[in-house]
Amino acid sequence: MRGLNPQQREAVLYQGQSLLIVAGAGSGKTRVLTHRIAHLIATHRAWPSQILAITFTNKAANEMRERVGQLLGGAADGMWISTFHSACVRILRREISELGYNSSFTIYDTHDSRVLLKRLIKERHADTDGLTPAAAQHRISQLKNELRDADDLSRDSGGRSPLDEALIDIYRAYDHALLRANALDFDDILVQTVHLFEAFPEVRRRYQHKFRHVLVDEYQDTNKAQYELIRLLTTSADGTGPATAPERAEPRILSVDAPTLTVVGDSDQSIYAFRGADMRNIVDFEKDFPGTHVVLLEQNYRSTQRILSAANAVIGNNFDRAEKNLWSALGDGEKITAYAGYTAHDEAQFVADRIDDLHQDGLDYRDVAVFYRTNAQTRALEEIFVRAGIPYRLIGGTKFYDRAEVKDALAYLVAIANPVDDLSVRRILNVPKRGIGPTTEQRLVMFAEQQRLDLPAALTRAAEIGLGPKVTQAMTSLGGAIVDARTALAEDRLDEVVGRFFEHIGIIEVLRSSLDAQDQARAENLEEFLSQLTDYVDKHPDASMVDFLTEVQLTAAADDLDDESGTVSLMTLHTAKGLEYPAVFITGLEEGLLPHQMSIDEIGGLAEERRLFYVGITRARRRLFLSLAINRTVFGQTRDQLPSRFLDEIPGELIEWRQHPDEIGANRRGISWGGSQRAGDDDFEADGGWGASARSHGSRSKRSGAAHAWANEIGVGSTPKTELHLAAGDRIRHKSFGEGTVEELTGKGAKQVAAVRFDSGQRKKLVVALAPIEAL
DNA sequence: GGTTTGTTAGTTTTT
DNA sequence: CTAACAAACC
Repeated sequence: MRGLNPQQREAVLYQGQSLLIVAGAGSGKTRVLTHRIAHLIATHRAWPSQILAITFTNKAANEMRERVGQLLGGAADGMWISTFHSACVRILRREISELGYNSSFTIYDTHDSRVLLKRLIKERHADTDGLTPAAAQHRISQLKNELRDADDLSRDSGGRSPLDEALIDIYRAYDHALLRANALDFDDILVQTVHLFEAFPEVRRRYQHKFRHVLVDEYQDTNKAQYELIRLLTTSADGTGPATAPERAEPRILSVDAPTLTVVGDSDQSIYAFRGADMRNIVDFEKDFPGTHVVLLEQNYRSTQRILSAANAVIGNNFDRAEKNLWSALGDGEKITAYAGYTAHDEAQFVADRIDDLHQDGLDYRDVAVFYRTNAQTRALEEIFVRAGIPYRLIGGTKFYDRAEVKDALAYLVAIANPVDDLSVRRILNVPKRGIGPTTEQRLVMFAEQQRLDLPAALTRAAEIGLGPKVTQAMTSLGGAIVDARTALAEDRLDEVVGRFFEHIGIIEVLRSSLDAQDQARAENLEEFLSQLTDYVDKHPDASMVDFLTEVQLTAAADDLDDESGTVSLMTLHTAKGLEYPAVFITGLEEGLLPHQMSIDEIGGLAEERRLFYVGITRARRRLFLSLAINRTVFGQTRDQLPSRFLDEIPGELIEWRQHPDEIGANRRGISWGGSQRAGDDDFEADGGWGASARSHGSRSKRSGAAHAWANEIGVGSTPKTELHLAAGDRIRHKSFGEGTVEELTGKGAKQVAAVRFDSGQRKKLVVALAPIEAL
């Protein structure tokens, strides 16, 4: 209990049935949770295996496990500390046969499920109704998060448009296809677990009996399905707990035997409404679980007072929220530094310069983070950071496992582990190219249906389809390889089987011998994939192929954050949740970006954007930097940007402007700068008319002033070299690659690209106008 | 069936 | 601007 304040101590010690910890940003909630778990175990109120703790990311889960382990001196094994999704998959792998799936089910990510939907829509010609795959996916995901399936929808009476009908149809077909493929999408992982507990009370009772204490972090970002899951786990299954969900207003009586429930959250940090998160879960918690004890944590141990004051001022503009004031004992700290740049590159240069300063003053690169609203904003930052020599890492964005070639590799593993997953098998039919086009694929699928075979089995009998000898041979061989690999899994190490398998089908070899420079990188990615697999098997000798796939598919962007790397971290504001850094940059503080254009017309959208900004601000411990660009290239063309309305919400005396938007002729929204606060009424702000109507001529004159900034951009300012006229067969010398022969020339003028085979054996594609090459 | 070229549509945030 | 798609060509 040492080092805990009275409120924290109270939260750790409370012994009743349900506890709500309202924890402001930086108030030590992780500390409280870990101590509470450790205390439960240390006082023999629970065995480690009786603890279920839900966190938002796998990384948070690992951290928590480690910290509890430290407190207890290592007796933490057997605790379930994981995300909702991981915990549910773990349960489903054991129990899902009750629901008609097989325990080696595969998990579809958003991309997979979109491909499936696209196919279904096409087959049904539902696109004529104006149903796009993306829209259908979004709607279905929303519905699943609300625990509504296609049958529920069709039971609804009342007028339905043709579009609604089409959606119901597609939704039903989609779920059916998933079941047939023995696959679950992200939402199903939660939904099917809820189904399991509802339909099989004895299973539910078993897990209730197992978990005596349930703890949920980031409770403000739970959705309906997650809420229902918690309810099913923590309220009595016998008698009072009906199989169907009662109306949410109905009070829930916790029987003495029910597990205890602890939730931690902060409604000001709810930023996942777009994913179905429902703040009512935390707001109504006391109603839902009567007798709840509430603890408020308001002292912030993370940030300086100036940073907190800014955060408080911003979030204070959200009406309809519980008053809460964070305070800090860490002193005022320094002012917030702000900068308005001419362009995104200018802005990035400011960020780079300040990081340089900080580094000079002894701050480690790893202690710096740069946040942005959209992933598209990374480009300028990356370009400038490379030039400035600042080591950085992108957290999130396109993940390693999202790359096409890696997804191919994964699809192969799925084909081996779960052969009924048509989507995955079809993905790899012709990778690498083996002459199986759409027509052949169709014939194969029909053959498989007739013979009631899964696709790999059908491949082994391709001779019966009556295709040409070449294709038939290729198909039989592929099918045989998949079946053999499955058999080999029983005997040999997973990574060895996969390694041999890849060698056999030549997937890496084909890329290696390709002329396309990108293919070399792809081959390297596949080799990296194999070495990650080997690492995994070394770490988990008993793990199956399915275990590996699960881990890969549930691993989020924020999970592979490695604090030891000594680099600046770049990430979206969403990814930043739950993290903290001594120095934080929030970039792109412009109307249309933060708040994002898409959110401005949405109900509650502006309030959520404000919370997102609030989350960003409160990640900072000592230094906070805010920046924007008054000219930003979006959509391929340059646009004038207005400073974000959120900047107005920070009291002027907290900010020191290095370059004020007014100095460089930024457009204004027709209100005074840094002056009196506007009433933070969403409806009032949401008219958004200022942006368009106040668009003035101010920006034109600044073009000349911007010239300096432009010179900062990559490429501009470097002297164009004399034009090179090359032809295939010409010999050239490259500054770093040495001498080589031009093999091929494509494009013309400034965009001409030469494919060069260097004497070292390397092949490269080079932009003739830019590459440091000379003719020999 | 494979490859290249041209066209078009779409870009918020993510377990 | 890019990625995904379709059409035209080999």
